Order: sequence, then structure tokens, then C-alpha cells
Amino acid sequence: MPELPEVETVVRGLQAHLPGRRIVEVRFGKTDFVIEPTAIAAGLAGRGISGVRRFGKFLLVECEAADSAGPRDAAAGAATKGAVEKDALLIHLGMTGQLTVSAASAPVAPHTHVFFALDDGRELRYTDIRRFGQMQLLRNGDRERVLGSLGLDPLEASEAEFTARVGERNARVKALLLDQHVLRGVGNIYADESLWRARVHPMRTGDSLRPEEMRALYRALQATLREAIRLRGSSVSDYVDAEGARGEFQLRHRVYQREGKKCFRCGAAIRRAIVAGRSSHFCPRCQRAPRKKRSLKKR
DNA sequence: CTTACGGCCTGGGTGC
DNA sequence: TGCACCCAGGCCGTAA
Repeated sequence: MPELPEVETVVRGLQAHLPGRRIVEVRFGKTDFVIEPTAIAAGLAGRGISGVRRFGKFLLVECEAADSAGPRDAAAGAATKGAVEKDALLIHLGMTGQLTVSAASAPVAPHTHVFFALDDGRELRYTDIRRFGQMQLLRNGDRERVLGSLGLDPLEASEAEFTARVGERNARVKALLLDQHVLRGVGNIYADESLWRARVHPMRTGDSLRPEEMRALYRALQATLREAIRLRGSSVSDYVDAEGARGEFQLRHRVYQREGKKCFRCGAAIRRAIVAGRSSHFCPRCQRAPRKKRSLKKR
């Protein structure tokens, strides 16, 4: 399940292969998860790739300016196009999406639905068993419209920003961590792992966290994400990086998918419960449940 | 406005 | 061997 660390790992892998390459042709298999596939094919054929970046769980393949096919005066271009946003291909990997670079002659994995032929004889391929992913071409101005409402990147947010976002909300902290409009990039694995690390129960509300708990959660979230990036993400089902290799952070999971197993800190049996509509894994001893029912607002 | 919840998309894994 | 069912994450509609 690609979350921030997995997408970051894929992006870093793609950055080693794609910038400077040119997309020769785009071919599709199934397109029910693609917004305007014909626009993607027409818009990207012949375009050079200038960079790859992550935005939350989204991945952006950025194109060079459309008129860059021939020689041009860079200074003049900058002067006239200064406010123009680069076109970019926006990709969300959903649950089972994979982006890999391979030789065009390499065997095609099942459920591979998009092929970007590159000018060096290789292909960028999009494979997605469930097709819960998403792909669309962002033109000038689309970026703010599509991505503008997303929350802070958890690795860029200061402790004060994090506290302001989470600490004034009455919703369950698990729901807040998962809400992409609060923080962008956190999913079920890293929410559960961070809450365990911070010893905060997922059903606590944001505004019930004491300052030291809020600080612990902020630090736990960043430490967990950084370690997961270092270990190239969690491969619990289909996730692989741009080279097709699995990550290793799943070997460090302390609660996720460990229901019934012993807590690494205290030995109690890890529990699983549905919180915010999601499977949530926690230690019932280390992470104290809120005692009383939450008040339905002040009345 | 905020929060909670159910349904929908798809198909691999599981259990009978 | 087949087959019904569960579940995953994001998003959207609805209700309170």
C-alpha cells in the first residue's frame, strides 16, 4: 500500500532514470482509472521529462515546456513563460499501483495498463491489479485546483503547525492522521505505527492530547516516516520500487497486521479495531483508551 | 461548519 | 474442484 515512504522511494528511483529522457509514445490497456487518456497520449508524446516529484501520496512526472523540441533562447522563454506552470502527469498508486522502468523488450507483468515508451529503448510501465490508482494530465493551473486543498507534508511541517492542525480538532486522532486535507501522505500503516510509537490510542481525539503527547506523536510520525524511507518502504502486498524491488520496513512493523502477537514494548497482545472506518492496530496496555465517551460538542 | 458512517470501485486470498 | 465472501484505501453522499 503505497503511502508517503513508498511513493518517496518510487520517486527517487524514477529520478535516477527519467529526467532528460523523452517520451516517444504512450499506450494504454484498460483506462477506467485514467482521466482523459487521449489527452495524456496526445499531450505527452514527444515531450521531454524534466523531473519527478512527490506531493503527499501523489507522484508528478513533470514535462519540459511544450515548445522545447527545438533550440530556444532560455532567457526569453523564462521571461515570457515565467508564470506558466509546467505540464505534469499526476499519478496516484492507489493500493496496488506500481511504476517501474524496464527494457521495452522485458516481459510485461499482468495488469500492466499504461506504457510510456522512452527515447532510450526503455519503458515506464504502470501496473495496477485493483486499478484503485488514478492518472491524469495536469495543465497550467490544474495543479492548484487538484492539489491545493491537501494538508501539510508531515516531514515539512513544524511541531507548531502539526499541533495547530491536529490539536484543535474533536475527531479521532487516527482519522486526523489519515485525512489528506490535514496531513498529506500518511496512510493506515504509518498512522498505526506512529500512534504505537507515541503511545497514543487511535480513538483519542486530537484536542484531548496533552502537550507532551502531541509532541511525542509529532516526533513519532516523523521518525517512523524517515526510517521507512531509509528502508525503502513497506512491502505488505504488491508494493515495489521503480526497479521492481521490495522494501524492508514491513520487517520493522510493531503493530500493523500483528493482531494477537506480543507488543514489542510490554508483551501485551496487539489488538485490532475499526477506527475511522479503518483497521487499526494498537497495544491495549501501552496505548490507553480514552476513558469516557466523547461529548457531542458542548451543549 | 464538523464528524461519523456506509457504499462503491476491483480482484487476490481464504475458507468451506 | 468451485465459489461465496472478506478486505484493502480513497472518495463521495448522507445524516446528525
